[in-house]
Amino acid sequence: MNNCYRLPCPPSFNLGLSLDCGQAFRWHFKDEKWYGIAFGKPLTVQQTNDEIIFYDCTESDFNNIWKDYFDFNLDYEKILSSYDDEHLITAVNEYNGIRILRQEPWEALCSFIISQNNNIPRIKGIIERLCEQFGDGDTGKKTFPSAEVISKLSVEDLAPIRAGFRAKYIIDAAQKVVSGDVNFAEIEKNPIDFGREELQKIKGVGAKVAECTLLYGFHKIEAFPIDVWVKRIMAEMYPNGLPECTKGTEGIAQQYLFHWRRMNDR
DNA sequence: ACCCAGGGTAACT
DNA sequence: AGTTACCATGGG
Repeated sequence: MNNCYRLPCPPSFNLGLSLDCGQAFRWHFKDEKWYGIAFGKPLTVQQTNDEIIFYDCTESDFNNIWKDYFDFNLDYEKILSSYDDEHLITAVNEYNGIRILRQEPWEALCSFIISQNNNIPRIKGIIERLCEQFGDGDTGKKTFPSAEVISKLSVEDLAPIRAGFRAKYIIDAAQKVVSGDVNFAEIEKNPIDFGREELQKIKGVGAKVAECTLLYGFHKIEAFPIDVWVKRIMAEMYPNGLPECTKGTEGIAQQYLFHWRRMNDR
């Protein structure tokens, strides 16, 4: 608790919304603070009236990990203020401060494989068991297990995490990532369509999981995952497609609409 | 007990 | 090319 890094709160940033809007599954809120781990580093972090407090965190940890993780280098005010569509304006006003986290590609891929035909509380449970069983570090704050570790497991090994039919998909993903059959470095530097094709080589990865991986794991903010909620949004509000103002930042618009629609479900 | 969940696959027309 | 049953599990 000795080393804290304090950051004046950036505009258009809400810590709790960003961590709990359905894009990341490993953050827990307790006693006014958020607890989590990413890139192998555990973190306790809190938002006060005017600052973000990173507990037990050096300035170099902030600069090397969390500054990017929370996407502080992207100008959200500029993007959000360019939305001239009434529903988006409502969603942004109500939930201002959601940012697209820059998660680790493998964690994003694996997490959203687990997400398919599943609900968020249960997704969190499966991921927690996966990390507790196969991750490194202390109980309660284990790392997300690497693709290398998962690639050597069998479906039976994964039985305790109770992922159901998704277990075989997780293993196939890990094996293809380790072998280089699915190449993260190439996905990173190529246009999004390359990543779409590359990721869908994996069993159990279709358009939606690929889109989530590209958005949350590779920060391709033009990715537009369509799940059941976004499907409802499109049917109810955008029968002719997304408004022009979202071009190039569809993933950010999607995150606001997704969360807004979920929170206002009758 | 029932419906549904940040879907995808394979087997159908 | 466009439907549809089925997948494994458990939250609400």
